[in-house]
Amino acid sequence: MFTDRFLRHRLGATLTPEERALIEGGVDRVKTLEPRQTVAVAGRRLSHSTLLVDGFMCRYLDDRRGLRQLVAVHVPGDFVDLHAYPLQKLDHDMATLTAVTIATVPHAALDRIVQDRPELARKLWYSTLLDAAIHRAWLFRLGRLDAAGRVAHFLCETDLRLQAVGLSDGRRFALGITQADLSEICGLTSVHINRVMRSLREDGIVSFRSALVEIHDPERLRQKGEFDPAYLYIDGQSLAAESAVEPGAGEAAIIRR
Amino acid sequence: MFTDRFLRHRLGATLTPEERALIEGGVDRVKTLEPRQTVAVAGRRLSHSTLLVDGFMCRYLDDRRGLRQLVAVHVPGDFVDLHAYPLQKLDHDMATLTAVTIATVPHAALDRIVQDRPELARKLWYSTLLDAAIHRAWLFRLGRLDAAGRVAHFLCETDLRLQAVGLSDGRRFALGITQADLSEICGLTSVHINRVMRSLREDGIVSFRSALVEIHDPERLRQKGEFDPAYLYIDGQSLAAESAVEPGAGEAAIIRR
DNA sequence: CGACACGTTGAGATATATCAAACGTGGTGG
DNA sequence: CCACCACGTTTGATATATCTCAACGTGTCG
Repeated sequence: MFTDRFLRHRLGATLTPEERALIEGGVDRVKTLEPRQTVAVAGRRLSHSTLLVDGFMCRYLDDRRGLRQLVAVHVPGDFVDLHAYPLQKLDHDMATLTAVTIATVPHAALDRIVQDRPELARKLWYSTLLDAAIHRAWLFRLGRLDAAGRVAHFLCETDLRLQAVGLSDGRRFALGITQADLSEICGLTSVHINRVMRSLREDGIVSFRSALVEIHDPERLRQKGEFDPAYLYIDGQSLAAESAVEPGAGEAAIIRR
Repeated sequence: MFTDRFLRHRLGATLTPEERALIEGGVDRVKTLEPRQTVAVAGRRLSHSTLLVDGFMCRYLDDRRGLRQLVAVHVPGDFVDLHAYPLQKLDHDMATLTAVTIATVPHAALDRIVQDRPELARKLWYSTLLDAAIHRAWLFRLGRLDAAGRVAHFLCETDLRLQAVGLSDGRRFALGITQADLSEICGLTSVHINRVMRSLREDGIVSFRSALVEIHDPERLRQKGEFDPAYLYIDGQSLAAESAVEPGAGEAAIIRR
C-alpha cells in the first residue's frame, strides 16, 4: 500500500512482496500535510524517515539572502529522507510542495531490517544512491545547460520518474509547482523562467499551465535538455510493459494543490 | 595503511581498527596511475570499487559538445566509487586529476562485509551519503553563487576535507589541478576563472599558483562562498585535537603532479 | 467584490561567455 | 647548454544571457 511505488521499475532493485511487507510493517504513522509546510530542518536529529505516498515534496538549501536552491524534488514512491537514517541529521531543509500523504518509518524499525536482511538493506542503500545520481544530473543541468536546457532537462527527468510510478503517460502529467519553484530548481529568476517557458511553448515543445505539463514534442525536449535517462536506472523493459496509466490521478493531484 | 584516512574525523562513523583491517583485507590490488587517466566509464558494469590512497581524482559528465561538468573531486582517503557497489554501473565517468595511488576492493569482498557486519555496512553506506551531501552543497554553489562565490566555496570545502585527512593546515595546501579544471568544477569558462582568481588574489583573500592554494583571509573566503561546513559532517572536536599537519606532504604532492 | 498569489511583459544593468592573441615556464631533444 | 615545444596562464575587446526593478494582468477564493 504505502510502498506500492517504492523502487518500482528500478533496475535490479525492485522489492519482493515480502520485502514490501517488511517495510510497511515498520510504518508507524500516516499523515497528510498542507502545501508548503516545512517538514524537517537542517541540523536537527531525526528518528524517523519519510515515505512519500502522494503529492510532491522538496529539499533545499538557503542562501544568505534567504533565497532557496532546491536540491531534490520528490515524487510519490520516493523515500524522501532515507539518508537521514545513516546520516542521523540532515544538511538541508525539507518541505512539501503540494498537499501530500506521507508514511513515517522509525529508524529503530530500519535497524531491524538492516540487521536481519542484508539484501533488503542493500536495496535501501541503492535507493539513496539513486537520489545521489539525480543530484549529479542536476549538477550537469546547472553547470552546463542554458536556461531553456535546464527546464527541458528537469521536465524530461520528472516525466520519466512519474512514468515509472504510473503518474505520467509521457505526454502530460500533473506537477503542482509554480514558476517560482521552477526557478529555485534551475538556479534562475522566476522572471527568466517565465520567458523561457513562453519560448518553449511558442516553439511547440512543451507547455506548463495550471500545474499541468504537456509535452508536445518529446524528442526536441530531450534534445534541448541533452537528456540521457541512464542515470535514473529505470528498467525500460518493464516500463514499456506498463499500460495502466491512470489519467484520473493526475487531475486529482491538480485539484488537490 | 590504505584506509588510514577513510572516514577519518567523520562524525559518528569513524572505523574501529578491526573494521579497518576488514576492509584492508578486501583489497586485491594497489596501483599507481598517471594524471588525467580515465579510470571508469559510464554504463560499464564494475566488479571493484576504488579507494584513493594518494592524489586527486574526479567524476564528471560530458555535455553534447564534449565539455565536462565535474560532479565530484576526491581527496586521499575517499572511497571514490563505492556507490558502484549497490548501483553496479556508474552514470558518469571517473578519472585521475593528478598522479594517484589507488587500492581496489572487489565487490565480492564487500558482499562478505555487508553480510556479516551490519554496523560496518552502515558506515559504508554513510560514506556514500557524505558524497551525496557534497553534491548538494555543490548544487547550492552552482545555483546560488556568483563566480567568485563558487570558487571560494569550493576552496573552503577542499581545505576542510584536506584538513580532515591531515593534508592542509587551513592556510595552504597542494591542489594539483589547473584553472581549466576549476572552471569545469564551477560551471564557468577558464577565462572567467582566471579573472576571478586575479580578483581574489588582489583582494588578499586567496591565491592559487603552481598548484598551491594559499588562504590569506579564511574568514572573508568563507564569507564570499557563504560557506557552512555542516554538510561535511566533520567532527570539529577531534579535528581541533589534530596537530600533526604534514607540511612536507603537500610539497611532495605538488612535485608529483 | 476585493485581496492575494501567480503569471506576464518591458527597459535597462550586469555578469559571464566568446574569440583571439600573447606570455611564462618547465621539460625535452638536439 | 640552448632552442623550442607544450601547456597553462593572462589579457583585451566584444557579444550575449540572465538579472533587476517595476508595473500590469489574471484567476481563485473568501
